[in-house]
Amino acid sequence: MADSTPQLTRPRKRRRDPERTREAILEVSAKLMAKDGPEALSVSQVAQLAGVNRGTAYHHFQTREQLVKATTDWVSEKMTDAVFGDAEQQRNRPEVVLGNLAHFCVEYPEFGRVWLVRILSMEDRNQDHFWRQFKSQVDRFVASEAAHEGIDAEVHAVRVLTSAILWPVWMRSRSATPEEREEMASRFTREMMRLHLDGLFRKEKYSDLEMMPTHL
Amino acid sequence: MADSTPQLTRPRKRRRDPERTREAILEVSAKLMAKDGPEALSVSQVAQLAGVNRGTAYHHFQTREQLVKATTDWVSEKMTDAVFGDAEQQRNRPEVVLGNLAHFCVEYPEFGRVWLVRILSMEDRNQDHFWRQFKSQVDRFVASEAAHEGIDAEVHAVRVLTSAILWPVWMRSRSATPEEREEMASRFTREMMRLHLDGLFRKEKYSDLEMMPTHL
DNA sequence: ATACTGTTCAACACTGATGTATAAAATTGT
DNA sequence: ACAATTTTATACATCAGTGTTGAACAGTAT
Repeated sequence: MADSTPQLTRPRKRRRDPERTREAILEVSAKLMAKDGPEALSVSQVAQLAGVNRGTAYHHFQTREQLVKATTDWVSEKMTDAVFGDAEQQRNRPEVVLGNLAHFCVEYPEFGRVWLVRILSMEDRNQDHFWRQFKSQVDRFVASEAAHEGIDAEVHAVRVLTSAILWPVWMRSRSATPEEREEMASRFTREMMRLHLDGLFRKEKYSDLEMMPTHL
Repeated sequence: MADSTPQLTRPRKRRRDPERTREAILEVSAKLMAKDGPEALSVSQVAQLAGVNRGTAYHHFQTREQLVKATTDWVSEKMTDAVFGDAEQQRNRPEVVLGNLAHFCVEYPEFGRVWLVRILSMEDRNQDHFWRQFKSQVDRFVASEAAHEGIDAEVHAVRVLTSAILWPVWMRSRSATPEEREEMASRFTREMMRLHLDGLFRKEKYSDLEMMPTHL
């Protein structure tokens, strides 16, 4: 039985370009990892969808595990650049970071999802560049006088990240037009800012809130 | 080469109990699906960890795909019961639902995660029982006079669900003591209620909020 | 021209999983 | 005591993936 790998997607010959090949592989890898999780990733499938020979994939990444690692690292880098890449002085503005994050995740929902799965399964999360940046940004905000007192920074960080990353997945932004994606990002940031400014409850109409569930 | 399945976990003989066996398989299946995703689930591994023969697993679930489906259905049911199972009249209280949800997810983080992965990949989400209940609860709240005007119900629902489900995963509640888990649930609901009541910003100290990022 | 690098192709040994089948044991209900 | 059901134990055919190797081919640079 021949080792086919039948070159479905790119019959047309193309210029040699190792970096591009590498990126093409990584991109497909990220997409598949986002869909089925890192454990389900197969080099064969990646090669096929990327339109390269399986041998080529093994040439760039020695083993399946290394491909997984390379993909997650690559994604984390891209994400950090996109969210914190702009001018240093902007970093303290939470609404800018939120906007960047929402924008990035809507544009590249697979990357956000890969990052999320990775960070959830990491032993030491401080190893991750993006998380360190994000966390310190949140800590700075919580400690500032712009924030209410008593905010639980970790809950806050997890809440913002999970919802920003999964909102585009929920909305299937991948199969939307640029305009629709714009609207998705906009809806998200608008509602988050609204929430952060006013909360949900009209307190005057919802006064009996001391009655909290017993198990809390 | 022998088909081993070497019975690692349960050398001790036990009473026959088909329902229990079925549940044991489903439980392990859910745990593995939460860790590695449904695509990576293997019947062999499930059988091994559940301490039953592979044949038994195939006796209860004809194929791998059916096991995956049975697991997700089972999880969705359990979740609905846990969150909306109490008295009907309580349903309108958002803080009760939030408390139930937080509690359930901290106690059974795998179940929440399985449900989340499933719902994200479903074509028609209204097929899912839990989602229908949750969404209608949110819609009712948003339409009530207890809520601020202009809340985006879908963003709100996705935000609450994703963070409630992934917070315990983040905190690794699975390997915590009951007291620690209690504290995790408590931290989450406390912060969420605080957020829902007051928001994040002290508006008087953060007045220049009209300066939103351009791409929003 | 030549050497180098990236890429393709085919073959191979190996592992681990799926799904099927069948006989035998163990437990339960009647 | 008997029948039905559940569970175990094996075996087998099949498939898909991994990781390796060696030879060939195609652009690129010197």
